[in-house]
Amino acid sequence: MISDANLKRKAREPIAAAAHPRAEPAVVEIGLNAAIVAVVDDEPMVLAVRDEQDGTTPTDGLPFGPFSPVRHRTLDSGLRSWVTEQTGLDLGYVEQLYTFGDRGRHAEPGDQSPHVMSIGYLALTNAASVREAQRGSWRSWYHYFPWEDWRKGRPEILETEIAPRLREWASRPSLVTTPARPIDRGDRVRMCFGTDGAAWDEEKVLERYELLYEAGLIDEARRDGRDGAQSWNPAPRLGTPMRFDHRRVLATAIGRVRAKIKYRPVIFELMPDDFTLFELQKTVEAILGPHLHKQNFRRLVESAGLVEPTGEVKTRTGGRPAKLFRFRREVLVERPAPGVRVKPGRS
Amino acid sequence: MISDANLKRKAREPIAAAAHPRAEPAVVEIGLNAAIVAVVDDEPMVLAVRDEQDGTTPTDGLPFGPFSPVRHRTLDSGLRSWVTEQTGLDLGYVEQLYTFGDRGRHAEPGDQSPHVMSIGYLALTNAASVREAQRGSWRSWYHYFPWEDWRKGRPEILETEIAPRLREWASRPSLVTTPARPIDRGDRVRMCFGTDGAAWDEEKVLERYELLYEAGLIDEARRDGRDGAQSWNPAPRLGTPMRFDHRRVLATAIGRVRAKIKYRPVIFELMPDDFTLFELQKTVEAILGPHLHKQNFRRLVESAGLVEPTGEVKTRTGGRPAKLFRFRREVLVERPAPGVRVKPGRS
DNA sequence: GCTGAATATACTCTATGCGAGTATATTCAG
DNA sequence: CTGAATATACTCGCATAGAGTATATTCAGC
Repeated sequence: MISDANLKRKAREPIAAAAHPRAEPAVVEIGLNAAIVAVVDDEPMVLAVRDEQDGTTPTDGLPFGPFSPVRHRTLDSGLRSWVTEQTGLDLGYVEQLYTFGDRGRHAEPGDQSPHVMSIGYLALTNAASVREAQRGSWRSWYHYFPWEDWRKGRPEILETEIAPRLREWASRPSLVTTPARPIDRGDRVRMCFGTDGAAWDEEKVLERYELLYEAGLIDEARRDGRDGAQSWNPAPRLGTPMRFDHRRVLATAIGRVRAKIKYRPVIFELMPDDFTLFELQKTVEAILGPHLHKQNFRRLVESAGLVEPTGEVKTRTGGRPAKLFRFRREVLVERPAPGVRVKPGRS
Repeated sequence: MISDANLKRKAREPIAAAAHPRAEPAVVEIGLNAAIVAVVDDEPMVLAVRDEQDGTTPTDGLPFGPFSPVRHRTLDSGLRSWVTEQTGLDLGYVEQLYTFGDRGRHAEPGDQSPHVMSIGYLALTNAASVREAQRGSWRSWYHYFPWEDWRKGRPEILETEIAPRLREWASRPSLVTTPARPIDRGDRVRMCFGTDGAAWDEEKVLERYELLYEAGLIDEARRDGRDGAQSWNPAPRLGTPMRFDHRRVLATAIGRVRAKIKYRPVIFELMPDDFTLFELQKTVEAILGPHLHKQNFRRLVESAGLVEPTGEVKTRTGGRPAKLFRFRREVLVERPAPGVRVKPGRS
């Protein structure tokens, strides 16, 4: 054990932090984007708005707007007001994801526009509020990320379109030598896409998107004029592209939801007040992908104290009526990290 | 299963997102802060810089500086260059934590200064680089968060200073009614501080700090002129305060490290190349707190394939020489979420 | 050199959790 | 009334984690 005083002696001299250079007044604009997620009829949906700009083909985007510290008290409230303004939706659960620098700032050549950074947010709503949204359209998130859709087994697009092109990309040497210990391109492909028998990690949504972007296989990469964007292998459009870096925000959102439902009871933000256990399971599966073992899922959820029966049942389910449950808020106080601790299964 | 086309019909009309109002050119300054963490002699340390401003008592702060899009290519590189400039340290592992709005902007009355948002970063280095830092001083992070120090059991300060004041705070009605489902103040205290037999979650560092801030028990809250900052119960200084919102960034950092070592092999960023298993365990314990079962820790780490023996041994350990190990980078490719999956134990 | 203290490391035992399968109850459609 | 479909209860077996015991090897001090 070493005392602080001891260690401080090692440091040469304390710095006058106040002496940090005056900022060149950085004109930075802050964009707030929200990936608003709901599960409707077992389909994970995200709220998209259309860009009907002058003559060009319309592009999907997330609800977004600049953050204005004079109009908005906090980042969160700024986001909420933008979303309400653009979609008529009142957000409930909201969570900050990540702040992205403006990767695409060279998009329009010779532009004098301010630098834009975007703060990505995740919002969750239940299916009921889907029809509250007056503008914008809900689309399955697998439209933007078809390779993430494992509900019918490993998606074909991986073998037919992605894997061969990534193999080619991996075989070419990396020009960048930035990181101290560069990871082999082939290893990165294996890690992200679970090729060569490696496991597929459903949480690595962002890593996969960024890899595809680096490899120039994503429309946005070509648009941004990335070096990687090549002619060596004209790729088809992989998923529907989005404006700016909105697809990256969405990728982050999907990865976060998939991770988070396992240790926080956020899944219930996507459910109505009362629901059957099977409905709950279907919702989890919509988010995570593969099928879960029904009996074990029940045991898991009930024994974890995540739900309590309402006493009612739901009939006309096609078979025996199902008990209705509701979320038990008390778990939040009882257990440190309550969540649907499922592991993605095979069958 | 519902098709997108179906759902789109529900939405009234697609929005012309391009029509989002022109931004009032928001003059926002972006501050980058880094919580740089190292473990030295089993003590978790953070690199602090001193504010030697005009006459006032110096205050600790994190290395930081404004982000300038003209000088810095990316947020990361901006952070690295600020840290190098202020401390002489070359960062290795760096990870973005969170972007905070400027909560403290009302601190100086009548100020015309630009609004400042801060992007918090976590950086990890090993003990060797501690003496590379030419300026700034390393201090135990428990200086700033004494209530997080459970290495000698439940810290006294919880019972003597914190719990009684929080009880009083919880008994007073909340004025704010912002969230749709407000959580009872008493419940929040229980969740955060594990009172009334509830479990202590070592990852909830930020939640605890924010609660103390709300309750006006944190120096920074008084400085920022929070409503909660009261005279009703003059509290002693709880931990060493920091400039701006740096302590909040540090709280986020501590929480993140504690969570992350369990599912990502980031602990090795804090280790030298070669180390004994006991040294590894001590480092984990420095981060997490309570003691781990030695034999099980070995089994865990070895069977998870996180390390491999170097073939060498370390003598003069006070007993039988210990085998030296190194991090097995291959796990990154082999397993989806490799980490030291320890659960905080009792004894 | 011998002895004891301290540490490293191997092995065992047991409860629990979780994946997977089987059996039974209850409804609806036809 | 019958079969199909769903809901729900129960069982089995393996893998893992927690906890304890035993043994190996060194160093400090005599």
